[in-house]
Amino acid sequence: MAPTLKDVANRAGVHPSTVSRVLRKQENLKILESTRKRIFEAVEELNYHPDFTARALRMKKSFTIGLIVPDIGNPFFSRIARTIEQLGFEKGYTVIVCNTDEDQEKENLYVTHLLSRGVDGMIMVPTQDSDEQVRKIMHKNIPLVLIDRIFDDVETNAVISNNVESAFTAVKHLADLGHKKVAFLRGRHNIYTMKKRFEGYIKAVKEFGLIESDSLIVGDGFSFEDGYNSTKILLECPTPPTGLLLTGNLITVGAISAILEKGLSIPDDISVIAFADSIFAPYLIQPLTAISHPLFEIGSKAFDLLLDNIEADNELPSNQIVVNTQFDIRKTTGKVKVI
Amino acid sequence: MAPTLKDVANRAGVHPSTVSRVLRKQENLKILESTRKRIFEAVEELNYHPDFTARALRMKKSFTIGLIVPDIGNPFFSRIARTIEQLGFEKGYTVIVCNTDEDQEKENLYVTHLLSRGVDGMIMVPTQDSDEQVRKIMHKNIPLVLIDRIFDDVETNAVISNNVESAFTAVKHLADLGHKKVAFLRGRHNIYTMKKRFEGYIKAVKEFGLIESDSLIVGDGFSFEDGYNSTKILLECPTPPTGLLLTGNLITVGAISAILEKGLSIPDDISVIAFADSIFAPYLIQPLTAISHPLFEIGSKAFDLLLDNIEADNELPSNQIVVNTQFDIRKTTGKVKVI
DNA sequence: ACGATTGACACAAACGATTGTTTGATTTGA
DNA sequence: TCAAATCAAACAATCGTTTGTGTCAATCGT
Repeated sequence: MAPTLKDVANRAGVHPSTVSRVLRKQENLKILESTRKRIFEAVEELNYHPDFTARALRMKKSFTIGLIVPDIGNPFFSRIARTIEQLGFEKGYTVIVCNTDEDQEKENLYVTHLLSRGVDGMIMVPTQDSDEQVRKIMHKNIPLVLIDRIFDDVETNAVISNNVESAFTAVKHLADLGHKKVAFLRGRHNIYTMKKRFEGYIKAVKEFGLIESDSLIVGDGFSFEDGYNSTKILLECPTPPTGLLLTGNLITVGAISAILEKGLSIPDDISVIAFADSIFAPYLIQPLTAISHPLFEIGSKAFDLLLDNIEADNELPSNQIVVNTQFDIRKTTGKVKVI
Repeated sequence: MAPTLKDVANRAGVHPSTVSRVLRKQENLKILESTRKRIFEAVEELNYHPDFTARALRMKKSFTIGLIVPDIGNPFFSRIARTIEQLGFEKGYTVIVCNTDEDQEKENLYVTHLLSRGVDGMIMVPTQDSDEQVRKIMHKNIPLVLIDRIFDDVETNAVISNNVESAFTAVKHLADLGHKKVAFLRGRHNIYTMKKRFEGYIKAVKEFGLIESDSLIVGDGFSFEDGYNSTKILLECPTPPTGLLLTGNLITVGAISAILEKGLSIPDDISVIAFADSIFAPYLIQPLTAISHPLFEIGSKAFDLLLDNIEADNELPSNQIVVNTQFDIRKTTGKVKVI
């Protein structure tokens, strides 16, 4: 078995509490240099490492944070996760990753589970079918930072993007190219991000006199199939849209797949702008005109916010940070074809 | 504060140990239906949830597994991680994710840290500068499963791919198309995966009479820059290769970037085959001819293997599972140009 | 009818750390 | 010189569970 504090203490001929204090290097602690040395030697010889579980139980601090995301297989989330893990490790925190798959039920399970595990804080991208879990966490007074999605009626720490402007800029770009009929392929419609992007979309549609129609607002999910099916429906219209605004990584791949399958060309037949964060985005069939997120910035701001709250015992006023997306005009958008 | 077993016991008028036994639903345990009911009521009313930390300390079992990968931002690893997390949760295990960034020093830190945290098992993609950590884990008798990379001289559980055949098939495909000069862009050269892929490459080179030259073996890292720089070097040769075998996601993006920057066309000027697992791969500038991994299968086999070992107290003989890659001929490979 | 069995639970000792409080020994101050 | 102050380290409680062992009553067997 692994050596314990007691083993070290025995070997050094002192009491375990003394070993503990020496190892935790408390300030103005009076210990003879000789015993201190004996203790370090014993630690070395036994190759002692403290037991985090015991420490966590006693200190009521686990040095663990929970990260709840819809799907860590999605590059958007995985790259944020990477940053959080990295920064966390530097500060002595370990991160537990959870995938909700956009399922509220799973989110509930994960939250109670993480609470049981005594995490010191949580960073989450909520499913948003309900704000119950977020309230629960806040009620237990454990630090929480939301990413990308927030609730209108509950004040939390968060790192979000400038969704309205991003979508507006994208549609403006299409309008500038002469497009009149631009579709909005949204992910799950009750999600904050989607509401905001839709807000930007509709604002641009009105401002630039584009065609406004419910039939141009399609989709209600983030998967490949959602993108694929929505696009198929759009393309089967008598007069299909000439521009598409895609709101997620998988949706984008699905949409492109449907377009190519139909034998259409991008951007000659149809222009496409996507919210896409894959490193492959610049090298797609046509380099993708895309809105991308500052993923490192999102991850690191979220972590810093969380750490500040953990260290301040969650007494800080809540803070919402907005980061700006980047818009890269590449080759999937072009002038609308004159018929 | 959160209610404890003692609180529940008091409310139900029984001893904590009784509550514990009832909740853990031990078999052939004699408890009056009436007290059982009182206990459940108390649990309900207090909204009691067990403390995992305390349980872990007492039981010496944390229901936690460690997952060490080079970079969870890389789709190959993130999708495997997703599967492992999902299956883990179904079985009551939580996963701690760690990114080594291919840095042996970080790997060392993570391993000792996870050991301190008392994980019940570990799944890792080792950095392979040293087998020290793997030996250490095995010596402590904690279950371990390697993914993708194994050591020649230490027997472990593992899930690996048929690297030799995969690379051989790829090069054969190029040879069939008339290519004589095929370069091998490898990741870190001392990695198992790379050695095996190289083995397949060189076997095909010899078997099909391709040009054999050290100058065609380039690169020693997995990053975008590695792929980019290696490709630049290759393209600046007097007679550059007409075929490229790319051995990683980021390498691939880097290579494509360099090729396009040079104004060359794929596959007219140069053919490309990649080990690539991005969902975007089929939709690249030219749909990418690629070797992809069965990521779900890898993740789930690794998890199952680990779980079996955890449940059998690590007494099982070690087991190495080989999975098969998939080879999709798309549009980045073509007949060699006749000059 | 009386010891032996069993049923239903309580007791108490861990697990491995942290930390407030004591304890002796030594030094200090007047 | 003797009480007071300081040092260096030991003591013991505690965190919230789990689990081997007691205990006391009711039931059983003969």
